Amino acid sequence: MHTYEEIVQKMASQGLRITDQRKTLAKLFAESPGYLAPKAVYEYMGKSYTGLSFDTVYRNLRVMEELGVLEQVVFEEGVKFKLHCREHDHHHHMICLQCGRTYPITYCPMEQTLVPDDFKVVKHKFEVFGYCKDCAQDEPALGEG
Amino acid sequence: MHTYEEIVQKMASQGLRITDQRKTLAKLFAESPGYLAPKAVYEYMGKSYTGLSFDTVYRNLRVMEELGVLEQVVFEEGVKFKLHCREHDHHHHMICLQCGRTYPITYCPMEQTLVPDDFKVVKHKFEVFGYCKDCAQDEPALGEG
DNA sequence: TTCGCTGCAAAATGTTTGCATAGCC
DNA sequence: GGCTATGCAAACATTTTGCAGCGAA
Repeated sequence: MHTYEEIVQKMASQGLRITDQRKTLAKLFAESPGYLAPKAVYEYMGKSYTGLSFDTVYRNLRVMEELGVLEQVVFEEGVKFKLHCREHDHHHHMICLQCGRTYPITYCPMEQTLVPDDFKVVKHKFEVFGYCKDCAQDEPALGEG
Repeated sequence: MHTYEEIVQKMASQGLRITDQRKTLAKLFAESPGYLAPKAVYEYMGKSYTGLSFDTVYRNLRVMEELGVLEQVVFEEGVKFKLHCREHDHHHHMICLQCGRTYPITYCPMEQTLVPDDFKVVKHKFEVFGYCKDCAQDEPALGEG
């Protein structure tokens, strides 16, 4: 688990300056269990900074992604960010459609998948979407496709 | 397998008018084995139509998607379209990174995935990316990730 | 003091919409 | 001929870039 301090330290060790904004970003992602859209990050940050600009948020998200602090995932609704998985073992995720929280799945379907010899596998994606314990209560019978 | 005729017929049966452009679209997707980006479709269409506009291509792609003729998938590089899978059985895909061609995977990882009782699964995504037989030859040692 | 970070503005990109006209049925 | 589809232009959303000034180290 990345703590606030670890994130700040990682940024500092790479020569980045630790501004108030980046502190807030570090804190936000350290405390957020799931994926955050850039807009959500911007709105959260906006509470603390009046003159905040969207582009700086973008810039910092990208910088943090390049540092390996954050990871970016493309959803149907757009791009989102979360703390980079600390687990080094290959794994997948269950993702809550409500809160964006993720849970690891250790099982990898590639073990069972029959791939023809003439298909050269480069990567794969396995994601399970649904509602986590907390959110399932709020969304009693949400049908979705 | 959707043929050109089936696509045209489906559009006509829904009250859509069969214009030259839509005929060309139907033919393009009937003959294309894999995913096509809107831009690729536009460029292909542009060969035949001088005054072609991007928005009409978009509109028609969306109309065809709403009809169930096409399906839309979000990739990292953006949105792409292909013929809607005719197979009714639940399945997944191997997708060639070069030509976009897809191959069905009948195995579904959800069978093996341990999901906690308190997580309400809504949907899942399983995709294998790589190079198909034809493209693997052209891309001898493409490291990616 | 230095050099990176920020906000502003504008550009680049991808997608959608309104409207008059052309064209399918 | 009626009504839909098209092209044009412009709106819109998202992301990137240039630049002058502020601020962390």
